[in-house]
Amino acid sequence: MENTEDIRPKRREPAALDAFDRKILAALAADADQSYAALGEKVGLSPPAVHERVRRLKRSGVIRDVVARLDGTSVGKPLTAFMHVEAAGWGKSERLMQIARFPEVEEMHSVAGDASMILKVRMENPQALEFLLGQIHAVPGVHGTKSYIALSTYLDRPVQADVTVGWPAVPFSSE
Amino acid sequence: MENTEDIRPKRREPAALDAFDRKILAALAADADQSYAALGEKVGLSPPAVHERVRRLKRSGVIRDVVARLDGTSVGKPLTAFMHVEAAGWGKSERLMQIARFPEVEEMHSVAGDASMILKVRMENPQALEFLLGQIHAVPGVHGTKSYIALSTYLDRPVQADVTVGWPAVPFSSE
DNA sequence: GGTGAAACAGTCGCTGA
DNA sequence: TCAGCGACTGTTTCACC
Repeated sequence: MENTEDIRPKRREPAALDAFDRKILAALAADADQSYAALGEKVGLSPPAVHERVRRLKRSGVIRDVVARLDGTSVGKPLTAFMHVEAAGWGKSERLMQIARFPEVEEMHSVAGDASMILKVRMENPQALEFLLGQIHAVPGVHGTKSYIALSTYLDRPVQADVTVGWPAVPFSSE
Repeated sequence: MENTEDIRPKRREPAALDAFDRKILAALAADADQSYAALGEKVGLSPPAVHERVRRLKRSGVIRDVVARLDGTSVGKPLTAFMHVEAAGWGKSERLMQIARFPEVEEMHSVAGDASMILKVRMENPQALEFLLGQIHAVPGVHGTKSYIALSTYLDRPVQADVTVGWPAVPFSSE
């Protein structure tokens, strides 16, 4: 059965989710500004039942957080770019991690492929990009960078909770 | 809460935001599960005043939406990747846009640089990636792809609303 | 933009399946 | 054990200063 000592807010195992959970997750990922009554109607559950499930999903870490997504241009950051960073040996150095402190940096992933790290950045203008590149090149071990400036964004949505029936197809052996 | 129906959901001008607006945006981008009373205390405004501003910010499109961010692993998608697509001429074809219909595809940007399009995808396993690659290569005009599989994600946060004074003045202060 | 009050939704304990 | 019901509590939201 389930382990009930989930005091720690983060749990990164694939959770056991039934069809109700997946419907709730899909609805909240699309719009978190919904009342439990509205959610309940959509998924076929009473408001308190939905509330209890959402509470569980948050506590177990399936729902990481609920956030307002802002329009980059409106907040003065019309320029989005992906930056590939090539570093010696392996990418994760404490020094490189300091780059994450810039509010312009939204994502930072170590990757397999001919780059050590991929960053997603959003900023005001090319000058800000130039400055950030300077900061990154100043990190010991960094060989080079490649920047890809976004011209148009055709899709930008959060993680989708698929509500297909047979899911999850294969790999979970949990309970 | 209520989801205000947007008559024109997209408006992409830089909005005129004062210090209160920026504080509210920063707070909501970090955690949208706050009462207007709590927000008001943080920014120094009464609950109704905050409510009115949030309403305005949503209606004007500064706040695109409010969503629950899900943990990829928990919903059965532990594999994140960035895909660069090289296409003939220019990347945006109706056929390529169909790729966005897969729930695995979360972002899709046309870019400047030696790629036509960058996709952020999240999926169950390498087989799903292989399938998606097949779909993309089947699109007329696509020359090739390069995939970068994320090994670790060190940072993943929404657009930040900078609350520095005099914003947006000089890009950065030194570190 | 602040204040107070009405309307509403979120929350808790209980009952029944 | 878990979903539904109903009462209480807190938040949202409106009219007015």
